[in-house]
Amino acid sequence: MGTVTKALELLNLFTKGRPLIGLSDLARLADLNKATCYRLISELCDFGLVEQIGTAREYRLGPAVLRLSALREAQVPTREAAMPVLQALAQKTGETAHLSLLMGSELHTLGFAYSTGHMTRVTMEDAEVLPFHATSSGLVVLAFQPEAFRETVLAQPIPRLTGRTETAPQALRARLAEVRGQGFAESRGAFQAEVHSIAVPLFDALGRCTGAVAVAALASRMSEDQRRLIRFALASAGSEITSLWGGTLPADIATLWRLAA
Amino acid sequence: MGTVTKALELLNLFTKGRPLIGLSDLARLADLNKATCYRLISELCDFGLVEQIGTAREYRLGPAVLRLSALREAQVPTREAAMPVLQALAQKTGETAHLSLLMGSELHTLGFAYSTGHMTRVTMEDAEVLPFHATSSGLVVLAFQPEAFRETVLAQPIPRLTGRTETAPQALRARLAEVRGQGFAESRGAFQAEVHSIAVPLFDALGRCTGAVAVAALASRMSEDQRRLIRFALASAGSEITSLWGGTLPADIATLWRLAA
DNA sequence: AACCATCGGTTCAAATAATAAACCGACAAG
DNA sequence: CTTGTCGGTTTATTATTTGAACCGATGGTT
Repeated sequence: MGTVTKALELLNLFTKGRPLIGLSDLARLADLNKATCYRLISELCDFGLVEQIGTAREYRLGPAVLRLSALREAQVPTREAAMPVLQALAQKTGETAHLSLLMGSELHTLGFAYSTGHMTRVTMEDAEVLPFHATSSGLVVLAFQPEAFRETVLAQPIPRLTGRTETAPQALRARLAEVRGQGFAESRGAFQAEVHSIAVPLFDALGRCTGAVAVAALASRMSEDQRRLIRFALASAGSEITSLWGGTLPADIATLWRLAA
Repeated sequence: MGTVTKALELLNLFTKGRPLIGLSDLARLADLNKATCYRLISELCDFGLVEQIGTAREYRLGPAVLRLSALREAQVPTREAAMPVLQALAQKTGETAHLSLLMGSELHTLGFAYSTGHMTRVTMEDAEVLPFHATSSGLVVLAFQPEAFRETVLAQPIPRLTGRTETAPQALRARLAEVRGQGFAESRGAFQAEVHSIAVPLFDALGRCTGAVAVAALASRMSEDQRRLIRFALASAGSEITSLWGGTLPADIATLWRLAA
């Protein structure tokens, strides 16, 4: 593994739940020698991707990420373009809408929007990792990846997250084939027990699936009528975001979505 | 220089004006061997910090920067916290307000707000580099850096950008001392000929100056009254942002700003 | 106070990973 | 058909990275 990759993996150790990390912890978490870790994190620090704060000298993500993000959004307004669609989707369905993007080999939440319609709602966090096998977004993105990628994911440990999580690779393969045939995916409490969600895939200019948009609702509110409404709204949001991104919807998906409507 | 730093410097080559770069260009710009450059950019690509697009296989900043930025803002809402203050500042002064942050050894624009008061305005770009010697933000940030940093900057080539750009290191040193004595800095057409601007420093929790907030106006509108108004609004915005960031205003600055008001 | 563990950071010989130059096939212009 | 460029690959050589031991500082325990 290259030195650069090792350094970048240090960045992945910073999460919502663990925003500050000391040098020794960092070395342990990354399974690196302390000296190595120190050199790497120092270089990240010099660049501003991480910064060191306080008396405990802990590290956290630095301001340079903001600058890079501003540049990226100026060129490719991925998040900015999708957010209004997401908000409209949340409003139309009365539930929580969220957007996720495939980054490397992980699916990350990039943004979400709440509805003002109900007192209870599914809450989300930005920048969290979504498991491929247990979320509607994960399933739908995985379903539309090249087979090699699918098998790599299925070859990894598949944790049971709730009583309704499917963990058998063979069953998941069948599930993914079904998703490809439908043009959307559904999760019924496989990630969090009370949450049902439906997701549709998003595509880039080369027709590759690079993310998903989903609606997550409390299980108790997910009637058959509501399901239909959500699927319809999702199909429309999915084509809109794909088009805003300059992507192209594969012809078969467009057909599937038209039929569903 | 470490391998990681070399890789990260590749990221700095992507700018507003040059968002897409091919492998050979990248190697030339970074002054790296093509093979070296390929390895480095590939690792950045694998991580998602950079992505490769189109038929020409050019590279651009990738989606991972969005995720990191979302994490950072969740922990330290630098930009998000400052933007409302910036908007109020633009409204109050009738001119363009902007925020810049010291990242590594460069000062970058992090955000800006326009006033709706005039038909003409100073326009800004996100994520652009501000020269230390020719902008009010640059001068004020440089003035409050440790001497070693100041001298490093002054030792570098100092380009003349307009007819009114001061380029003599000795004169700049005197200018910086004056800025320290005033608690704010002013640029009269030293960056762009028709633009006058005034800036105040921002401080972190350890009392280090990490950025600046500035108001940029067309020279023709910069009367003595307007100057006073802007200085007053800036002092208030400066303390507000510093405090929102959890920073502490050095006592002497607080005094200077009180006197000016 | 003495002890012990841990912290962030440093040192230096030994091991490993990065590098430069040459090369590849593909493409485009002349 | 030559010439130059592109993105990408290969290889022996070289320089960087690495690991273990070591610092002084800090803070809790006996």
